[in-house]
Amino acid sequence: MDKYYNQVKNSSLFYGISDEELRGILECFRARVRTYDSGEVIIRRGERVLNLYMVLEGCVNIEKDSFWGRRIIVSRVNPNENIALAFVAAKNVSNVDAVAAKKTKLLVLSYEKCTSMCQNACTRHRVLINNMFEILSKENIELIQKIENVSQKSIRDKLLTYLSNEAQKNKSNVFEVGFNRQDLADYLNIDRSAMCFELSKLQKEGLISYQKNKFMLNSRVID
Amino acid sequence: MDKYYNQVKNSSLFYGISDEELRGILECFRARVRTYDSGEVIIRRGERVLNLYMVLEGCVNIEKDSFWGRRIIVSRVNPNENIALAFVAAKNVSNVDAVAAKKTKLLVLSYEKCTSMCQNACTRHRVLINNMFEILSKENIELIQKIENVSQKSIRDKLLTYLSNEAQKNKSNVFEVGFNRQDLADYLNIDRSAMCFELSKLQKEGLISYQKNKFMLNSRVID
DNA sequence: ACGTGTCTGTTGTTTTTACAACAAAATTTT
DNA sequence: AAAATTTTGTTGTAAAAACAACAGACACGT
Repeated sequence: MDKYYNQVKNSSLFYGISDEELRGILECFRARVRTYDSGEVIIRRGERVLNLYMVLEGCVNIEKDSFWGRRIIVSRVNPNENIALAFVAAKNVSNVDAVAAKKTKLLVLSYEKCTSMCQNACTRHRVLINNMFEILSKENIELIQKIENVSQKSIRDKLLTYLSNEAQKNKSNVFEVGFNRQDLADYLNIDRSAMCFELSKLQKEGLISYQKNKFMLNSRVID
Repeated sequence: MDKYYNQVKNSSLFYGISDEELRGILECFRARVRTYDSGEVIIRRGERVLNLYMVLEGCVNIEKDSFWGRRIIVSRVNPNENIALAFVAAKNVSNVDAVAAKKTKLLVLSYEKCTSMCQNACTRHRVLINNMFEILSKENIELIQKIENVSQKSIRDKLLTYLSNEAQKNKSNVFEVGFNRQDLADYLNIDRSAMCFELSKLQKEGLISYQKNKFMLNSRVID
């Protein structure tokens, strides 16, 4: 636990909270670290979400299985980010599954238990709300971004939009993609083999180059 | 303005706020009503969003134009709902255009001006934050829902998923769709004519029936 | 009621995508 | 290091969607 203290302290969720406050919060919310194996389900669709989760190591896919068995990856949650905050905030049943994409460590806080005891009014609670507010609004904007990605009409346009956005996030035209090919295809809602084909076409045309998960965008894509 | 007072008072944004508080807020935030013609742009991509907006009458499309000129409708904002709250909350530049889908009246509040004057600390401001927090988390969940809609693999599945969700929202298998055909197609990211074709196929097969914008889902769809 | 413009539905053709099957490369296990 | 498993890339074919072009229905203003 102490191993992750600084990481936790510097995360968006606990931004601007003093050491003493933070220690109080971690105790009040019964903070603990839990490890999940790759593929293990953290939150299942239909469940109430009672905990706040923050990724310490590894990463988590937010998924939906369509009625016909096809998997949709709604989003990918990386270290220092939170899982299913919206469902906690809205006191809502989860609409999605959260699944560890590899071996993953999470910080878990018993949000509901603590906030119901102090009738939603203690100062610790209020500080968190402010930060959650910020995070939610940013998540909102990210979801809109993702909608733009998957709304492109062709595989080519989806890839170029996605890759441009990643380059922008990384502030560099060379960057690593966190997804493997199948997961990326499920994220962009396209067929994996068709995606691979289009990727190598883009490479042959000189628009991009890549080795494994390391991608490079050539200038004409970025302009 | 007074004409809309009750509507405003009962909206999510002002939920649980007393009459005296509300009158204070409306004054402090320089509330005013503004009318937009169909097609008029309310917020333009790239602009800072400085106001809170609530739809009083009409409705608003949240749109993106793809680089290649194709229009994407990210979401539709109906009466009593708010526009681009996430961008206000995140103090961010807008990522989208907001466009009146028909003649529309909006309540406009100068959010930035008021909150900067009172250094983000007055009580009126804090009450609003709490409500905005609730609204943002629900919007988040809605966006995830929308991602599920557009992530279906076929036009048929997109339509069935969308229509089932609408039926659920309306708590009835008979309901009106707010979109016209072109807008619905832009919302689901499909070609309008192909969508019309699939709709009439679904009707011939007896899964749905419709006249103009009034739809009915037959029981086998809902099961 | 009439013309004008917009919206909706239909059809045929072209383009794109999904799917299946497999080869090559990389990673993990033994 | 060899074997086994997983991941990635390639190709051909079948299915689906986009596109274009048009006809009919509807809405609006005069």
